[in-house]
Amino acid sequence: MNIGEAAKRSGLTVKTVRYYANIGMVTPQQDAETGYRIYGDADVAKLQFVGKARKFNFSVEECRELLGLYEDRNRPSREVKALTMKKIAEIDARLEELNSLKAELSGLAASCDGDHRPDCPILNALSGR
Amino acid sequence: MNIGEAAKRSGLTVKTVRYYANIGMVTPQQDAETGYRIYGDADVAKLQFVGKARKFNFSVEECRELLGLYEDRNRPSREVKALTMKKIAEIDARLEELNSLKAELSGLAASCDGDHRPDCPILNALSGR
DNA sequence: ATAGACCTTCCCCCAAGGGGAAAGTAAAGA
DNA sequence: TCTTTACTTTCCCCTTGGGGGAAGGTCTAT
Repeated sequence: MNIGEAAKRSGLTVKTVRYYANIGMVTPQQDAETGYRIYGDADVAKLQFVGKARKFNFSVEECRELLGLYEDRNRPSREVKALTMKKIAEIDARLEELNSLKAELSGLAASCDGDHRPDCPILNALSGR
Repeated sequence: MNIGEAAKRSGLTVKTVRYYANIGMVTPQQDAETGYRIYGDADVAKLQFVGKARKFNFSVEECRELLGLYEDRNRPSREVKALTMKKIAEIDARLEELNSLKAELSGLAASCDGDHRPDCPILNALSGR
């Protein structure tokens, strides 16, 4: 099938599918005459796999790694789990960051009247007073 | 003072300070002969202001807006508070996203033995089985 | 005079594609 | 068969917020 059909079946955009071909992540066959990319069912499966992994916040490079593990029928599940735990740890770190950020901003917002008057504790805080 | 000193006092890198000058956010005077940028105390204060706002997750464009409000001695505090609340809402949305992501990943990780055997529920989930 | 520490502009780089131009190809209707 | 339309290709610039580094000018101290 052509790239458009592969994109539709995998739920990705044509641009994205082409990008994955360019970076060597999902490399379809190519028609020597026309240059058209030719996708098979296995390629579509890989595209779907990568699409889901991306939604799980894995970077493109991590997807490449996961794809390698996915295709290696003998890899220990330990390796996949390790990658997943690392990703969870990253998410945790980001959650903490955002939570403390939110707390600070909420504190500032609560102290600001938010009316027509110019006095504003938020700006005061930002300007170091 | 020169850009190096302004960077040191504001806690930013020289690259960053130059970048802010280029995009017209904090525009110092400039020596006509040498081209050296000349920063005053007010410029340093603005740089510090922007640096803090950036740490609070405000985008460069939002910083520009905040800086405008900061310099307008008659703006109502309402405007500043609105920007802050919007930022808090954004953080909330991101928090929710990350939390549900974490829940899904944790579920997958928990179901994976993570041993030497190749069977892996994480990969199974990613491949849609 | 010359070394070393500054400063300038200029250009390429990151992630993960998006937008769109110019040109070739395929499929379907008149 | 011709033409229109849909699809595909490569190519290049754009995004955020700067970082890295080259080539060259300036300033200060010895």
